[in-house]
Amino acid sequence: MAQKPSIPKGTRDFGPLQMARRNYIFNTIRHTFEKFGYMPLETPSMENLSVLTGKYGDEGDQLLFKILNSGDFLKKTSEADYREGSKQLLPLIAEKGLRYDLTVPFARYVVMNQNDITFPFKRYQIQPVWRADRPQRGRYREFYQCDADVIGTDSLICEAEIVLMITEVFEKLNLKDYIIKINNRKVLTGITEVIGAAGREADFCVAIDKLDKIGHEGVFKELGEKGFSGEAIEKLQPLLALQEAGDSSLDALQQLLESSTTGLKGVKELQAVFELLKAFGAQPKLELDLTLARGLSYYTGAIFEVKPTSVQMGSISGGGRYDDLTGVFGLPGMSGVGFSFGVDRVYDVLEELNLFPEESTVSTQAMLVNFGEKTLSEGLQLLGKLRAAGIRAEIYPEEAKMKKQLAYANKKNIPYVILQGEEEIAKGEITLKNMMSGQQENVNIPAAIQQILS
RNA sequence: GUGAUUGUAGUUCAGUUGGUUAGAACGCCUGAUUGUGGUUCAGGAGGUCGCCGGUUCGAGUCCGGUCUUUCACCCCA
Repeated sequence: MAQKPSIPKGTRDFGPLQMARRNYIFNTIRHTFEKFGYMPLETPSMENLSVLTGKYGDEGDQLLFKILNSGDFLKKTSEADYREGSKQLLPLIAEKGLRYDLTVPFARYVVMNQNDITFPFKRYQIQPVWRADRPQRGRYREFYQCDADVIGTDSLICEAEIVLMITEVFEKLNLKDYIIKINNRKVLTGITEVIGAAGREADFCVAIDKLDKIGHEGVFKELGEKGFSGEAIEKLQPLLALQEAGDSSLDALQQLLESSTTGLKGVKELQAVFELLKAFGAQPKLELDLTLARGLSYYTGAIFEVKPTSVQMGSISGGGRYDDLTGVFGLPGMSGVGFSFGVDRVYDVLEELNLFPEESTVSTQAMLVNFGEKTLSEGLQLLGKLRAAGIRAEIYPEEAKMKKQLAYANKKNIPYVILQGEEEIAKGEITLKNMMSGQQENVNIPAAIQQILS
């Protein structure tokens, strides 16, 4: 019974062309990370659920892929557990889950290896993550993140260098239409204090984050629904006005947050990052955005997000500082900061803007036509010589009609085809055919190699 | 998780109020050309109409469920 095969929702296959382009992005990112002193790390696809749950909020826990225990996964359960519902049953039938991001496994790794690690520890990690989200444009259930994090220092140089790395990567990828947005969680905390809604930071962040989508009134309405007083909302007005004034508003922000020590600290940090970037001599596409909040609850300082400006797509990179990520694993007081590229979204943006270079597809440079047994040993000898000269070369594996062999070379975009049949062997030369021009000439082997390499 | 939406050949898509044998383009295969691809010409193969069920004399077409696609919300790279 032949059945049509399929792949799970939100997952994709990547063919040779896509892989060439993805590797082009991966290599660019990896190269930049290494240039800034980050070292590679890989962690398992699956983690114990105890590591993952509770780190991403209730919403996040729902989006975790859980792995059914091997063997008889009902062994530890009773009918009573079943009646209690899925929340009770889950820990009994699933102990592992697929990682949801790379930051939490990194924190776990740091705690487990704290005695062997030299701090500050800078690591990068390029691996897939999984989320049981409903797929949408630019949103997949399996996608790659490219993280760079430094843990064990609260130096703001790290924040500035993150901006530099983002700038460098997109410059190398030739992507110009993007904006790096920066904000600081302490500023957001300060705002809630100033408007008299201290402690309501989470709800505040969710609402303010939607400003560009639902406008002032939408935000006010949502805050009202969540129980913010009319007075608090009223006090928010001058701050939103500041947001519209743009980048030059740091001084004004300082005045508005005068009564909040936390808020002022956030402003100072932001100022420091801008100044460090000036000292680097960098001119990044960086913009203060007071409405930038980001969902992940572990952020405590700077937060970043990168948005493409000419393509409709969610953020293609994001990150921030967390002061106590390793605390839940028993290592408190370890400040870190990091960020991540969403490669799959970067890919979609580059594709839409036609920014992939032609050469990103590496193919065979020369193909030998297979003339059958009589000439095979000469052919294989020649093939070896080509490869020894550093040429990507192949021989058509079967003695097929020349038409078929040439059609194969043509479809694979192989620029040179070499014909070495009995005629050529007798004369001690080969026929080198240029597939672009269609012209061919009889030459000796060194001349052919030189021609192919030129 | 909530509410919509999509599915017909390898691909992109037609398909009339429900009516006989489901079409096109491109791609694929064969030949014109037994040592010459990309052009041209002639011919050919390929479809359980996503899957399961229902209504009907009759379903690609209508209804229900399910899977998948896309979109909005929630949230996020």
